[in-house]
Amino acid sequence: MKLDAIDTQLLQLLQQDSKQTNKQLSLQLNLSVTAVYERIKKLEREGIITNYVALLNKEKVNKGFTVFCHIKLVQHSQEYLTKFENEIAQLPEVLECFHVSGDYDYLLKVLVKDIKQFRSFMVNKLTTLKHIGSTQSSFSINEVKNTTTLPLHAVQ
Amino acid sequence: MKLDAIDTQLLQLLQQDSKQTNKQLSLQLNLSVTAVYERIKKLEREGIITNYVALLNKEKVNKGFTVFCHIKLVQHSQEYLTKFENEIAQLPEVLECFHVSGDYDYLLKVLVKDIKQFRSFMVNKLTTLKHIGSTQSSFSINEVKNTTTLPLHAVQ
DNA sequence: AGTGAAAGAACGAAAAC
DNA sequence: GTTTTCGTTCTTTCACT
Repeated sequence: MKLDAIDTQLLQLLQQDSKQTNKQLSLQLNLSVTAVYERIKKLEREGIITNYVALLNKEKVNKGFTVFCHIKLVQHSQEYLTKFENEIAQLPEVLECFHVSGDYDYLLKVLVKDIKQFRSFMVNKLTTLKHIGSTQSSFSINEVKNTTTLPLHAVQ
Repeated sequence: MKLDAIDTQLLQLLQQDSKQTNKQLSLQLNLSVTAVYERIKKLEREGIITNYVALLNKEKVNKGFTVFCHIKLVQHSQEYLTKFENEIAQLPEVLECFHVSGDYDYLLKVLVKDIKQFRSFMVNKLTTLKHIGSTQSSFSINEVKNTTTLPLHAVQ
């Protein structure tokens, strides 16, 4: 689907605040409420907007400790990879898991309360997974930027 | 603020789908609509819910190529760090940036269309920043898991 | 593609229990 | 905590350009 300048602007607005009413959006976009409504419905139908979510303050729900885990597997057969991936996806502490190029196979973003809970996560969950070769963890010292807003300039 | 079991369940529901009506939420929580309304307002007032956003399909807006950049600075004075952090935060391609422990100083998550656009990002934006020592980039081969839902079990 | 009008649904606040 | 009520606002559909 081809997105025009208005779609792009609309997506930008919804990525920042999805609780705006169609009326508020219509004023910012210089469109009628119905036109905004139809564009949003189309973006949802096309699967460009996948869902609407509430974002929470990590610290206030006791998940203020972010750890990045680099993981190497002992073997790289299809079977090992998919088994590992299925098990990792089950763990609620793991918010992100990417199979990546480079020295390590996987990069995980793990959220826990503190270093004590991280130790517990490592010992009881991560290292109990089979096929793990080595892991290397980096702790977040400072969160400089963390957004869900995709850059939408020059979308073709 | 102390979260009870109902708050936790409510947050879990809103993290998955924030477009549910209070009526729908009330049925799942076995509460009245008013009680749901009051709880949500309180969670917003307390800053536990920070905002509501639309999530997009990366591929469909031409940002399907995820790269993780590990960055080392040449110096680590307060001045260098804050300058670098301010400049990085301006770049729309950088969705996440964490100052981390370990071999590298910063870990960035960068979203672009393809490797060609990544090269352009590197050459024109990242390496033009002063104070950068070395960078090492890993490309995402497969996205195993990527959620914004914080784990809320055993919140104290 | 766009608009305005109108019905139906949900919100938001207040009442009383 | 609950239900009920009521005015307001938003969503959604429809007829039309």
